[in-house]
Amino acid sequence: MAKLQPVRGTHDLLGDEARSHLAIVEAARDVADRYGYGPMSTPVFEFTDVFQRTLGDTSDIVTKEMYTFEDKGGDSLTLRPEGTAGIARAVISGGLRNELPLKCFYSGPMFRHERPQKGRLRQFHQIGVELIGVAEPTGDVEVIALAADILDTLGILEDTTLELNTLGDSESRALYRDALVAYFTGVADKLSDDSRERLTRNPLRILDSKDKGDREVIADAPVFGDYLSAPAQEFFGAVCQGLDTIGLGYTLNPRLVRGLDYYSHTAFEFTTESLGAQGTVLAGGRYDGLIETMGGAATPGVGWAAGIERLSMMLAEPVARTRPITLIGLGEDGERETVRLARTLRQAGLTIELVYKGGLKRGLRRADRINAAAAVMIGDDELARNAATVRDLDSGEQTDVAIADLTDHLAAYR
RNA sequence: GUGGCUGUAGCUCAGUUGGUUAGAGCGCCUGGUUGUGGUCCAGGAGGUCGUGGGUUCAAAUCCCAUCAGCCACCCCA
Repeated sequence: MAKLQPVRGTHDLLGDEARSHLAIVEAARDVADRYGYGPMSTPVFEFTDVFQRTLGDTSDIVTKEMYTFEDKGGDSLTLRPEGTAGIARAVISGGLRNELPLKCFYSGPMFRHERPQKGRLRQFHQIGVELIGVAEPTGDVEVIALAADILDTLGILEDTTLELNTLGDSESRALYRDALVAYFTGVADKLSDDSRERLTRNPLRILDSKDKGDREVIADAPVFGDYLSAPAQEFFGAVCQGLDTIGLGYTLNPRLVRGLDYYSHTAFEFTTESLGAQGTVLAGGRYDGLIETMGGAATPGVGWAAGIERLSMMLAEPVARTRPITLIGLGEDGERETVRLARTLRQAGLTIELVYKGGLKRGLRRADRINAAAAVMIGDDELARNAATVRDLDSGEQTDVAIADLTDHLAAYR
């Protein structure tokens, strides 16, 4: 702790990076709003139980990635590793069942004690949406469409692939799980160490293994389709059909699995090739069993979350700030006038930068460095005429403008 | 958590087989221009060589540990 450096896997956000994050959140919120998903935020920490009971005792997140600590009262608290559990908790503790369907959009930091890598941090940021109280496949389709529209607004939809799968209902999944365990146990000696471990913890994950030996064994493994109940099949068919209806392309990926236990039925991911090993940019699914697991009345839900850092890395251009107008006051009177004018012009909606010290030359140099569109110069000459010299910094052209007309004149640079 | 690569100025990097005052470009500041930016010219500031230990007459350079970043696995957003 002695060294003055950020904690491993955390990062300071500033400049273009900070601006991009904000822009992503704002763009997403704006689209979500049009879909009727309003803002909601829950605390960054909860009682440990909230996550432990819902994410599943076998998930990596619970077994080794949570930032858990004891507060002064002796309660075990945990920094949220994801957003859904907190919202589900709020539905129960806030009595929100009376207001279903609940449609919410959230954004904020999440914490996981993982080994950092590009696109993988210990404190990272997510945006996400939840649709709670809708059991119909229309809900799944809406939530996926919302995700696609946000990616489209950010200009990165083209760089992603929507992968889709069904995890079925819990009965189907239990049957399939048993079949998988039976099959893989028979060929356990051919499995990788990782996969043998998964056999007891999360057999479905074996299907997603990158190990070459595993791949051969997997090829002959039972397929989920054979175990899917008729209603589960019908549900998934309806989701696919809905996506077809709105013209959203997708790829069926039978090996797409979820790490968190609360998922059922639809699972989807928007993935990309451009981010290296961390190819998942937005992921979600249906979690009909979650709220009941937490002790509430059975309430269906579907949603997704996306990593802002990963989205940000995909943005072609950093989000540029609005080009400002620089005000340069010369001499005591000139400075006083620019201070007064700065406030007036800002209140009129213009982006104004004041030069705090130095003469004309320094002021213009600074204006140039911050990519100002124009410079307004006011010295004794101008004051005597009750005017200002406005210099267009691209063309170098200068105009004499009456101070009273400045707001109108500068509107061209908004 | 496992394995590998890397760590020199704010940024990108150079630094010979260990050898004396550790360099460049960009950026930053000042001046050339008492009221005119970007170009150019001159000058300047800025470095615990990631950190700690060891080997040696001598370490940025070799060894060990540690921290951090990157890559892959794992996992996931």
